[in-house]
This record gives sequence, C-alpha cells and structure tokens, in this order.
Amino acid sequence: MLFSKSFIFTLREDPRIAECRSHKLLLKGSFISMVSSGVYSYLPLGQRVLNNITSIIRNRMDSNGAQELLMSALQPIEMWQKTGRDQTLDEVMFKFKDRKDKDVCLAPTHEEAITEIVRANAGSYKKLPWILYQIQTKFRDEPRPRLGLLRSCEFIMKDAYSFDKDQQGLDDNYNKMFNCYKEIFKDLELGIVATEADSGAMGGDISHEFMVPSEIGEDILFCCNGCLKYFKEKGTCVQCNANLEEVKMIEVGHIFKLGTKYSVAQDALFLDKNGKKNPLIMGCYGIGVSRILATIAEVSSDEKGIIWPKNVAPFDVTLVVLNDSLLEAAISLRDKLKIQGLSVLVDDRAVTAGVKFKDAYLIGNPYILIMGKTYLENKSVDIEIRKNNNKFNLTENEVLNFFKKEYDN
RNA sequence: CGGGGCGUAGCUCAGUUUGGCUAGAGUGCUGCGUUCGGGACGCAGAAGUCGACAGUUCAAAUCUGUCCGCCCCGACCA
Repeated sequence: MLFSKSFIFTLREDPRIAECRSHKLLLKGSFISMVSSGVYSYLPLGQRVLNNITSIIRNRMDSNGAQELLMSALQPIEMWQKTGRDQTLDEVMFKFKDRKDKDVCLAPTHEEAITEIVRANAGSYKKLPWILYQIQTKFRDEPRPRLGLLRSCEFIMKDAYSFDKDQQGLDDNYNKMFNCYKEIFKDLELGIVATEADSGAMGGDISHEFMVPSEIGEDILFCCNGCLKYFKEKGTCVQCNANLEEVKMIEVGHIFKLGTKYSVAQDALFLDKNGKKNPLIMGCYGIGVSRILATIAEVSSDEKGIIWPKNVAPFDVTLVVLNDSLLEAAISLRDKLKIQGLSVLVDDRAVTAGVKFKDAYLIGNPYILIMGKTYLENKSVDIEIRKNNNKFNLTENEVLNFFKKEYDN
C-alpha cells in the first residue's frame, strides 16, 4: 500500500472528544471514526487490525473443533419471551416495531437465537457435542457509552455456544474453551488474568472472566504483592499472607457454564441412548473483539502512538522513503518482502522526514524501514523496531534475512 | 437518570465576562517555488447555518429561554 494513495488521515493534535489513550490514538491515527456516542465506523487501518484479531480467533476456535455460523441481528421479540429476557434485558435492548407492527429488536446477545437454531436441528445424542460460534455485531443501548470502543452501543463479539448430552461433556468443553482462550490471548500478546466470576443475567453456575490490567478498567481485582496472584475479594492472600492491592481491569472475555436454562425454556432437546428426550446442556464463551482492539491500543502504546503486536498490526512494516529517486528501489524491496508474506505500508508522501516518522510511530506497525541517505551512499537500509526502539543498519539481503527469522513461526 | 464540563473552518482553539467594522489564528487541504534523516519556509487560494429554534435589541457568536449533541464522574453493565 502506498501511503500517498491510502485512506489514512492522521491528525496532528489530540481529538478533543477523546479522554482515554486508546480512544485518542485510534481517532488520531484514523483507525476509527465516530458516528455518534458509542457508535463507530472502522476505517481501513482499523479494519485491518480487526481482521487480524478475528483470524487469530477463528484459527484457534476451528482447531478446537468449533464451527462458525452467522446469526441474525434483527430478531422477533417472541424469541426472547420464552426465556423472559425480553424483560431482564429490556433496558439495553434496541426495540422497535416493523411495518407490520410486530415487535422486533437488535440482538444484544445470541443465546436465544442459537438455542432456536439447535432446537430445530437436534435429534440424536450421536452427533453431540457441538461448539458453534459467531463473530458479529451486537447492539446494546448502554445507559452511558464511554471510553471509545471499550463500552459502545454497537460492538463486535465472538460468542461460542457448546451443546452436550451430559455434565461431563460440558465440563470437557468448558476446559477446552478455557485453554483455547489462553491460546488466543497469547497469540494476541495480551497479558490476561483469568478469574472465577459472577454469572449475572446469563444464568448458570460457573463462569470465568478474562481480564487485562489497566487504569481505565471498569472492574476491580485484588493483586497479591507477594505471589502476584489475583483475587476477587479483598482479604489477605491465602497463599502467602501478603497484602492485596486493588487493580483495575478491562474484561475482554467471559465464559459460562449455562446448564439447561435455555434448552429447557426453549425446548432444545435430544434423544439419548434409551430414546428418551433430554434438554441439551449448554455453555457459552464470549470475547469482545472490538474491545480487544481498544484494549491493545490502551495497554500497548506510548506517548508517540500505538505499538501493535506482530500478529495484530495493520501492516508488518512501514517503509519510509526519504528521497523521491528511491521510490523504485523501495517498491522493489516491498515486492521482495511481499514474497516473504509481509505486508508493507510504503510512505512515499511528499512531506518532510519528521512527519513520516511521527506517523510511523502513531500508526504503530512493528517495524520501520528507512530508505534515504544511507541507501544512496551504500544501498543500506535503517531498521527501527517500534516496541523497543532498537535501530540497526542493514543491507537489503540482511533485511530479508532479518524478516525471515522474525516471521519464522 | 443525577452531578460537572463543553459545542465557532476537516482538526485544535481565540473571540462570549462588558452586544457594535466584512467572524479570526494555527494546523490540515489546493496551486507555485525553495527545502529535504526526525511535525521546514515563502507567496497565492478554497473552506463557516458561530449546535438548533425562539426571544430581547437599531444591532446577537456574545444576553434570555427551550431543545439537541459530545466528554467526564456516579448509578447501571451479558
């Protein structure tokens, strides 16, 4: 991608409407644009990051045997009456009437919808278990949307739902998803804390939350000064008796053992070995995809801009071209990197060097290559690593070898 | 929904207290020229429903009222 032709419009100053770091940086770097409070569009840079996040999630979910589907956002309210959640979730639902005067809503979550689908297709225990998942937009009429993408009215979520014939099956799937989440957050390079949590309006007995420590988090955990374990309640550490310190956390994932709440309410039954009807035993497993985008920008950034992890960055490399006569050489290097599977943003704009460096830091691709003086002198390229500011001077071949090693696995 | 703050050019803001020339600056954008390894400079140019509506006045960005929108704190948060 040539920067001069791209739909990237960075701002020089912090947008006034943004208070927290992620919101500021995402707007400033033109990753997102605001439509209204709690509603955002994703611009090309933001969409590239989202695509990377969702592909990490897809890979891990698929390799754990989950099957992706897509459900409707528009739903008849009757679907919600069976479980009574038309009442309990009334305040956050966007509800309206269609032209036939029928009550409908924009789905704030999809347990009812998935249960309806499975009800219509469940038959024999022989096909079980299933883990079905969706990556799509959900709608909640938040009383106070805030912090940009961290609490918005329209947001992207990955939700998975497991269906089992017995408790043992649920326990196995729950553990499988728990481990799957650890893999996902490792791929995303997000340091997470997993804790047992309340199930809230979801129902069911056991649940775990996946949280990222951050000053702007809306949840609170207590961290032990001694063994660094996290606890839900304040008390002295049961492990080492040391003091606990309050830490704010951003919730990025939540998994639940739902049991039969939905399957009983909606008649989602299967036939067991003896030909007897039983309610399916369910679990559900959510990850806030757009919230993760913001969380990474929040916790992996500095005064200069965002520092995207390798797997998530909009491009692998920003190639800063500091002399018009080098554009051809830059394109040729870009093509060689492309063959190695790397994506490159070539900054070919007719602006001064300082502007290009500032934007490279702001946009936050993990590697910055600089072609200028040294290339004219001896065909060497400077490379700067965004996350630790390390700088080297390399020949073109060394650059290619460097990236071969960096992206080996 | 309670408390606080804000709304003037794409973006960041001045001007509002004390009403008064054709509504300003910086930045961004367009053109020309000089610069060219860390947000350079000169000249020329385009860009505004001063959030909206109503009122007071000879005169309103400025005063009054109502409404709308945005941000923060609280309540709420699968």
